Amino acid sequence: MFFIFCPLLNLGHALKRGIIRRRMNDKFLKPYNPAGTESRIYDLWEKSGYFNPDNLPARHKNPFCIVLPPPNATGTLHIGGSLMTVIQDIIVRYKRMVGFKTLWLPGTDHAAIATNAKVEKILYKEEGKSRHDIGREDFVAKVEKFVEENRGALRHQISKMGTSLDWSREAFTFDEKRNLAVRTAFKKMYDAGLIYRGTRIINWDPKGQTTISDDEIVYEEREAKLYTFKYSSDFPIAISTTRPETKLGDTAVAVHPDDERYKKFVGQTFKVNFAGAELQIKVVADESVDMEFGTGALGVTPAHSSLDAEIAKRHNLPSIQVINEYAKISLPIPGLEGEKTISAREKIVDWLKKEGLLIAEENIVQNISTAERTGGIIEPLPKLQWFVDVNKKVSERKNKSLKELMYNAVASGEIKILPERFDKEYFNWINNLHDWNISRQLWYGHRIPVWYRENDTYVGVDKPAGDGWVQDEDTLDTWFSSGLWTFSALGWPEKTPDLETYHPTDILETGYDIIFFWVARMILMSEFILGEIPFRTVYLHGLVRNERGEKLSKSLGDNIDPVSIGEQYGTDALRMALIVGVGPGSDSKLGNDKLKAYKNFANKVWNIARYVLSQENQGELKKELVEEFDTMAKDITVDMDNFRFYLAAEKIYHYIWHRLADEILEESKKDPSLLPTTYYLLQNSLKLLHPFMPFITEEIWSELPIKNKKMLMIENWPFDSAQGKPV
RNA sequence: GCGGGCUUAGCUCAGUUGGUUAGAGCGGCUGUUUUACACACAGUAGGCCGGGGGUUCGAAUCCCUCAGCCCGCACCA
Repeated sequence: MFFIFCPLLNLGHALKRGIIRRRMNDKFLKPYNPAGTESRIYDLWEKSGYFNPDNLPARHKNPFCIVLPPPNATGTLHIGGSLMTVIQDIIVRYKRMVGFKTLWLPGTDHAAIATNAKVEKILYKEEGKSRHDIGREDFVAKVEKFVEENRGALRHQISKMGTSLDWSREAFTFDEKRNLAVRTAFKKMYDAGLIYRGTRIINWDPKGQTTISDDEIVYEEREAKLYTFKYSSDFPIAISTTRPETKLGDTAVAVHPDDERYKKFVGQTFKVNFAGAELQIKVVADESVDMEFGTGALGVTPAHSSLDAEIAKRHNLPSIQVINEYAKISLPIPGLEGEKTISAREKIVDWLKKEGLLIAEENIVQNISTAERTGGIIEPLPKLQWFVDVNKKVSERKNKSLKELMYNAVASGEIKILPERFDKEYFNWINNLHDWNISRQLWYGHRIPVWYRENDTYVGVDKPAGDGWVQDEDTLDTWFSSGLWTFSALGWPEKTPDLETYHPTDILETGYDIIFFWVARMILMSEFILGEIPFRTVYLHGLVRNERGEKLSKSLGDNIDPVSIGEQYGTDALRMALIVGVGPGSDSKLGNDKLKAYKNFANKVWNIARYVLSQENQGELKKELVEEFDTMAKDITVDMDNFRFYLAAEKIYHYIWHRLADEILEESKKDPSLLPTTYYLLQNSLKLLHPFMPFITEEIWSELPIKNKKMLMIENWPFDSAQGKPV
């Protein structure tokens, strides 16, 4: 038997090899076809199970973790989102190859305010109705349906980028577990005295019908008129304002204590009739008044300006609300009640002119506050809301306030922000930080875990026992749940093995535009709730702009769809085009030239493989060429370890094309003794290139004649930076 | 008002801690349709590294200053 089988076996081997070679050559005869390759390769990766760190081979011991900044469930992945996934996938694939037990955890964000706004828009467009027309329950159901549809599409788009995410751990900021995390966090903060309810001047968005935080305000410069006038002919002091309609709620005029012009009036109260409103105006002296501005006297409107509210508090002045939630006059004054602020302003200016009270009218440029999501003009209003106290000292955190905890995490160097210049912006933001308004009058979002019954208030993780408890109507700022993301995604408040293993996470990679919204809030939450940092390094990427350098905006219709670009040029090419030459924090431009260049590069790599694999590959290696490669591999490894992916990508590109292909391969045509070396160099170059161009490298790798071959995605990185030598 | 960034080849941008003749992609020009690749190859032109001053043996790189563009925060009566 043995005697007969042996030659047969050999023949079988030879035949098999011949078949493999012929099949391979067929594939390699045509230019690289990403469309036909990418989904097949992605399936292979998923089936391998290696996206899940639990399935990685034994050498992957030390944990490494990135949580994906969850894209908004409102819509489709935009090009900025794909830049984010590409940078992270590069890091994660590199770390996995190096030998870390690598977890990259995916998720989506319910993005309360954005999703509300989006569905409200759709509802209005399709049915001509507002959310109030259909009611809370129906509206929330509509939003949930919308979100579910979008989440599936998002998952598909994200995986199209080649992302090696562990989908088995996917989380959603508004699923059961995350909702429990939010309620638990709220309760914990409330108990520590960090969350309180109070009436403050808040930013009201009349368009979105909700309060928003200071960070959700976008300032726009607009032309405005500054009016100088007296309330009435018998009032001694003139004041200036751009908003005469708010003056219906004035209760004082504030002057500087050193202002000689007005000293004699300080302490006096005047009764005036201002445009139909009976006002009692007290003259007070306050340091905050700028003597140089306008008349040096400030009409104090405690209900509609936070600065004025502070003055009012110091001088114990009453507050009269003039404007309601619909940005209309709420005072019962004939001719003004129910008027929009702008028309009320015109009427009052007319009245001032008629009465001869208007002293001056000048054009100025003013910063106007608008709501980031809806564009509505912000109306400062007094309202009962929930806040996070950022200045209160927390006993269980060494008597530090949230501000201090946030500040120290970065100032101590425990958290490193890249690029470093964002440190200053971060510190500056903290120094100007006020209490965080976390309640929203939106319907979709985490409901505030507070219940009321008559005069009782209950704050807890679950509804209290007994009848008659009514839950607070408001929902939480979406960034409240986002702030918990690094640990809620890992299973907190449950003490999960994942939480134990992977928190603090290693890198937080996101756009610099949400450093305050999100990065700072995550530090706040993690520092208070867990008493540790949420991540060690923050890597901030910039905006992707179009070829003309303009900011991409969906409304202008020039949004670049990453999936269709991937289909057109290949995802590997898109990844390179997004990453090469783009350092942290700097904006980049994506144009066809760049995409074409890397599509060509993919084809180049393809043809190198085709040529090398058609040649002899057994034999001695040329020592100098191996050493040269090792030097480059070391250089690239140092770049990778120092977050210079943009340089590393360029270096491997340059080596493969202009050194390996143009010089070494050409030389090997004259000197066939180099052929085994070219095979060796190709093999190792594929490893270095894999984090950047995972699809084509894995595809070529699958054709290499290696015994007991592993997938390229878990191959050893060719340089060991810990040992300082080639692997 | 406070803080930050950018200005390098025709275009878009790299240039890591100061160190030989400053790089890439695209574009231009001249060749090559050679059996890995025309999605290619060989070659070539093109830069007082925004202006000025300083430190240094040496500056695109560090310091000062001026100009233009951009961004964040604050003010906004």
